[in-house]
Amino acid sequence: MTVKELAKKLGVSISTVSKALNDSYEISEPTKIRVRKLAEKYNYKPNRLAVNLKSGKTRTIGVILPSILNNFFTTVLYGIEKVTNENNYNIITCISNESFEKEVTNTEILSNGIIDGLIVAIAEETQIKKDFDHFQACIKEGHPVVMFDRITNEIECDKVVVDDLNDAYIATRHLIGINCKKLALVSAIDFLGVGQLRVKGFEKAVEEYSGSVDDELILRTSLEELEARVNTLLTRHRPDGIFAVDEDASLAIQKVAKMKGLHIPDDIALIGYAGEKMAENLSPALTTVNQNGVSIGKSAARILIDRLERGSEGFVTTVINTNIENRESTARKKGMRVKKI
Amino acid sequence: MTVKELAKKLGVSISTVSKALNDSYEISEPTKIRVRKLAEKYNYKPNRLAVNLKSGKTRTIGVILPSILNNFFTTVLYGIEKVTNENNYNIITCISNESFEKEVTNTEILSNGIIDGLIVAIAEETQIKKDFDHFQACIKEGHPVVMFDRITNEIECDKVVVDDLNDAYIATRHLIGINCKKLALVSAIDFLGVGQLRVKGFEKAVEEYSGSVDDELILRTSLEELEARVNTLLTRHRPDGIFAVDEDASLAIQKVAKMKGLHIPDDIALIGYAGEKMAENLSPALTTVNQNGVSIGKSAARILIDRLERGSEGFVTTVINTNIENRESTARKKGMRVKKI
DNA sequence: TTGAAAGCGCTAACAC
DNA sequence: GTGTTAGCGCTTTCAA
Repeated sequence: MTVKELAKKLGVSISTVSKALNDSYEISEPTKIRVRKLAEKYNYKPNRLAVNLKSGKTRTIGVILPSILNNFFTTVLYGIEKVTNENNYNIITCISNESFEKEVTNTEILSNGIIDGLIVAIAEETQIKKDFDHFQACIKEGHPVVMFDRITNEIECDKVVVDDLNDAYIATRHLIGINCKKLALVSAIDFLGVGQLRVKGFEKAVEEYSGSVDDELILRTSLEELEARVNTLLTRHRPDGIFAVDEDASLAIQKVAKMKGLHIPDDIALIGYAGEKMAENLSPALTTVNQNGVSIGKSAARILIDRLERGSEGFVTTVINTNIENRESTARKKGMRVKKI
Repeated sequence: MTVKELAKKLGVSISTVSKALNDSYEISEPTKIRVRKLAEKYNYKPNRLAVNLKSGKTRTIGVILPSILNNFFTTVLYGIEKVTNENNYNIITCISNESFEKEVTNTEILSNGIIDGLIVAIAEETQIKKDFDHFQACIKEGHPVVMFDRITNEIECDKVVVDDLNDAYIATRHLIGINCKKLALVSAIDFLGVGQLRVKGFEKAVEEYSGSVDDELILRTSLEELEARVNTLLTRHRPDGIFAVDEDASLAIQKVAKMKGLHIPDDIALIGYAGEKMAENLSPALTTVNQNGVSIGKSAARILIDRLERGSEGFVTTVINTNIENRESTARKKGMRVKKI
């Protein structure tokens, strides 16, 4: 069913139909009713493509995620979807799979008429490569970009982040607060900006506390070597408080500690990043830095839609609040003393 | 940059440019080169919307998921994305959030020119309501639909499922095989077709084993009452083998058992549905029915693309193999005897 | 080998 | 109040 066919059936012109359906003041009430009735009858829905082509807008927002098998990004996506949906936007989701190549392709395809704007967390490979031309091109073509979590300072655009350095600082202070003396950090994401920031926050807290930082207690590793190296760390240095910078690290530490008969939190207190559902159901339940992915997503979507509709001037970087979810992995018995090493 | 502008700059006609870019045999090599060079220079990319409007195809597949905060659907989405990406299709993802209303809106919006076909798992509310007209309309408009997991027999289309009844049967047999005598089932998804099938499979196995089924040992509950009712179940009936039909049920059982000091697997063996990462990291690690979401997604996408490109005749229902991932929650010590009740 | 023109489905400025 | 027409960016038939 098209406007044309409708017009033919009604014996009126195409534009009359179009205007009637769009409730134009130019059309008489009786005609409007006649038109609407027939449209209803044939379940007419305007072809979005044509509307978009005509208007130059698509009411569609592109979302490029590095991974979908990752609780954090899924949660952000949920937030994005919530807000876009409320505002009558659609989202078109692409997965870069941490690949530069795919990110570029996705950005190019999307920006060629399909989307009004883009929400993106930069792929791992791109962050290493430091090549952001595709985003610049997208912006130049008139499609605003909002970056979240994995951002770069090389592109001027709106950004939504958490204060990773400060969060890590607070998390580490949390460990100090429960009487941890020998603090370690484990990271399986040191190639990411956010990973590096978290290390910095950790170092800051440790520096403040003990006057110096022992590099031996900072473990940066690949996923493949993660468990083995955590094992070495626990064996050789036996920290009594660990900050895990990503979910895999958190899980590996719990696993290895269990294998080695080390008790969490009494022998080792643990605070880490992880999906909330996962954290709650581990035993011991994991104290986490809750990144509030839903808020990040909602915020990113709101900012983009605002810019799309009101064309705000000047770019903003929004910092989303995080909080520490206190669970068993840092719940030391009161007055407890750390096991002698 | 448009064909028009390119044509102007080159002093040739629009159609020449279009043909040159599409490598038409009608155009001379020198002209092609000239055109391509300029296109390259201005980084020309054809407007997708216009191409789509013209061709009537969009190379975009709509995906409607009931939820994104659900490991299973995310995993399926991953599989879909993988295949669509390999075949140069885009996906546009919508979340119905288990709402009939939203599912209808999403389907309508998508089917109005934006997509070539649709992959969908039916929302909870829709399954209860049994109103599937929107899918029928979508198909009638020429957009094939592939359903997965949450399907209905009322719509003729391709389907991708697992054999829930049989899986549940096998899972229950697994419990029987490790010497469980008093079998219970917990479901927080009894409003879903898949949930009901799993109950049937359980009943079949129990019936075979003991000649009758005790309804008291089949717990169908809402999420809100889940923990409380699991508690009652364990207190009143003390089953020694439980089949959990969804992740929430699995987690609740572990939690309550822990609270009550019941040992898994020695006091109660547990087999359930859950995300693999979650299952691995629980303690005890959870034996699961692995639904192989990635395969489901891949299969659904392949079937849809096939139909789109080759227009296959007759609808198929593909059954994806599942397997039981044996973990600690059913790993009873050999020769162990069930604790007296 | 190249170009003019129609048309995908829609909207809107401008006539009537 | 209604209709004519141009045009969004592209492809493609047909004519030159």
